[in-house]
Amino acid sequence: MNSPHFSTKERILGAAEELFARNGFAGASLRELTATAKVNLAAVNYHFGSKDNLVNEVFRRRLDELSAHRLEALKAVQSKPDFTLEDILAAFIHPALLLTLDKSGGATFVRVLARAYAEHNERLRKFLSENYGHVLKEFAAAFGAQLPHLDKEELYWRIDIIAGALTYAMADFGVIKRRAAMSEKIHRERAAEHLIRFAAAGLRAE
Amino acid sequence: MNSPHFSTKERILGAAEELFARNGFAGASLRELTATAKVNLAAVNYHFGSKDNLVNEVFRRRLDELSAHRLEALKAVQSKPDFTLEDILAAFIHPALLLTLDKSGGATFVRVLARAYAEHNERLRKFLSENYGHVLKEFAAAFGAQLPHLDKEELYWRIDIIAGALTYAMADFGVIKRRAAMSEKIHRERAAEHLIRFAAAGLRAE
DNA sequence: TTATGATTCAAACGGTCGTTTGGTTTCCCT
DNA sequence: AGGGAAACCAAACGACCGTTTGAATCATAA
Repeated sequence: MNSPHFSTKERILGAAEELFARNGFAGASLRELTATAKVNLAAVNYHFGSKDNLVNEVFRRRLDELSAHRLEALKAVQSKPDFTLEDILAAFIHPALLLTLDKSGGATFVRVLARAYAEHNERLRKFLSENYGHVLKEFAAAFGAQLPHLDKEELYWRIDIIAGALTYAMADFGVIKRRAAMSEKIHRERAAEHLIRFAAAGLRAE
Repeated sequence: MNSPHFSTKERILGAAEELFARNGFAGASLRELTATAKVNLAAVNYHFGSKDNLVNEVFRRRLDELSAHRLEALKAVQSKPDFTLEDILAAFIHPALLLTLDKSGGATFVRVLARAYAEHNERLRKFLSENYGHVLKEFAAAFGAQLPHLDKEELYWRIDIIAGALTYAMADFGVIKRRAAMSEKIHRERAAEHLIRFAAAGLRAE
């Protein structure tokens, strides 16, 4: 991650992802971060302006791609003659699953995402809402068309819960460590399947 | 919460619960905390020794009762002639549901619990494991008896995921705010029902 | 009333934080 | 080769952190 053939900005982003996942945003100091990335302390402020903005860029690097994949998958689903609620959910969940299986830090980033959910950071939430809120909106519209009995507010709330549960489930938050690295992919896929069934039932409720 | 008829220790614990839920453990400073509790800055170190120990006591105040309720419920289930996996899950989940419906800060505390999961704090995990690990062990034994095909490690891992999902689901982590306070109880009960079904399927898998 | 221990208080301590500065080095283009 | 922008660096700044101190205040029992 900190190999010399990566640029300073890339090394900082990589180290930030690791340390934010491990220690949280407030808990990761720029001194430890820059030491991990093998760059000068001032490099973060030079290249990113501030620590807050570095946090933003850590998200942008991954979420641009994730959002695009989700919207593509949704479009593909909607082009089919008949599609189910489960199909829409899969369009939302599978790209996240793919991200966790990414070789270079995808799983780490999902843990950072889970942090963001837990931290309730107003500034960060605003950034995510402004930059990726439209994805949530598209999916809300798709879900809403399948679930006419739900009003808009109720629908948004449930989608939000699902996004949170997904993030948490993918983030490996827990006390016990898993044993064989081999079956990790299968575990995650199973989790995604369960999640889709669970979320579909939750959305259809009432 | 900070009314003068509460003792200094109780006012500190109340303010700590609120601020830990809102800002995290590292994010809540003793200066803001003691100002909220309307006590002197030094009062935390005088009454609790350190900030770390204050964190412990915030958990102890709620978890002693929650753990007792869970073990009682488990015992009641096991005394029945025939009981299902869902019954055991209900013994684990319903006491947590009751806690969130508690009038004086129960819902706030569950958000603190969710923080603990997200923060991966080693010191705190050790404290929780040492003081409340036996509850998890009891439930693991009960689940294990129903699921002989799972080895111990796999079983612990799944229980851990369930505990995390429960905490997260109960903690109202999400972007969208819920509308009417009236239906909050019903929402939580629904969530608990879904969670039980979801977790039962997850445990039985493979 | 007075002595004693518990509690509260303002103030300060040492340390770490994010950020800024100003000088040095590196890189690239003419 | 030379000049100017970009990148890097050590050092320091002010702010805030958890904790400690020692004196002031309160409560209580002799």
